[in-house]
Amino acid sequence: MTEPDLAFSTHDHAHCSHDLLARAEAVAEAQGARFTPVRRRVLEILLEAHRAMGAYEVLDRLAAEGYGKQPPVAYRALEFLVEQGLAHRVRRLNAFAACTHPGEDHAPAFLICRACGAVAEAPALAPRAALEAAAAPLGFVIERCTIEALGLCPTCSAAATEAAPCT
Amino acid sequence: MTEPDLAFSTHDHAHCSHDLLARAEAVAEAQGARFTPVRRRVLEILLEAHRAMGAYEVLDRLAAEGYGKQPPVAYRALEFLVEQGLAHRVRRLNAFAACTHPGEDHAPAFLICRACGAVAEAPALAPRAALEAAAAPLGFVIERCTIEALGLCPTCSAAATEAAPCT
DNA sequence: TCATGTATGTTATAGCATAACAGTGCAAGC
DNA sequence: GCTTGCACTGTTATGCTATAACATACATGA
Repeated sequence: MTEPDLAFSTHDHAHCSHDLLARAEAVAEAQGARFTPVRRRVLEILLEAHRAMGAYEVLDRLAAEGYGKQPPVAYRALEFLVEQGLAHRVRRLNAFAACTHPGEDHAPAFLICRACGAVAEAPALAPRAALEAAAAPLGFVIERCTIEALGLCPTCSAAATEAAPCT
Repeated sequence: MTEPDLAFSTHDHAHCSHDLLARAEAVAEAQGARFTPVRRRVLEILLEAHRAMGAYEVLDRLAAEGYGKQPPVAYRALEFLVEQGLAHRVRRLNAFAACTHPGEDHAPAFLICRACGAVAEAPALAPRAALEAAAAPLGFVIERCTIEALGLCPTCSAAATEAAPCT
């Protein structure tokens, strides 16, 4: 993750979706995982939405397209994608988002805009290292970590300043 | 937060509870907040448990003691405590824990043992600074953040090594 | 072909959280 | 004193999130 994340910028979304989907297939196949229709469709849904979605929201779309109507159908596909590093769980939102950097830094930090709900991935190597440095003296061995920030994205931040320039 | 957290060490728990409760009252009063019986009792419950508790678990205890039996009773008291920095929400566990360092670093990181469920607070200033450094180039303004690590506490880590010394 | 394992699908239920409204009690101002 | 306002507690009701347990389908390889 060497470039600024795209989620807070305009970009050719159709292209990025297609590209990410192709990379996802490659990643899954490389790991011997079966990229079945439901799983693929769930990733597509997340990519199309280009935002964090609740499991039930994903499920509604699946159901509308003839897939299973029950929660486990969505949860299992989402769990698979998360395990493969193709999607992430955003705990603060109880939601899931397609990974925008598959194959790279697989434990990113999330920046969540409280105004518009946009979620961007940010590089988390440095915060994670700092956290490990803080945990080591306590004898704690870190296996996974969740780093999420709530705040304002550039757009909403600008809008807020505009609306109340004197505060 | 200048000393190692106590949660992974043995200590005089009755004393630490009493001490923390007294400090909590001071903190609440200093902020003009009303430290009512329910709120106080919820904090006591969290302190006595000395671990993360679900809202319903807290509620059960409240109900057993003659307080309200409905979820909002617990959620409101917990929300109050979190706002005052007297307790924290551990998102990974959908649970709440008494703050062990009231008045100090109010956005700590949490170290969650996946084996025994213990939760400790760790200093988060450094990870937070690193996260802000990562967010700044994206134009994102951080307001609050969640930093949680899952892993093994010293005790469980040692136990795991003992049980399978060759892996 | 048949056994095995993986994936999908269903039913049912558990667990987490909040909206909306009612009653209570305290405190400030008349 | 009274009443007006406000914060707190409590209730009913509901919605959202998540998983356990079991049934079915389907591919792969012995």
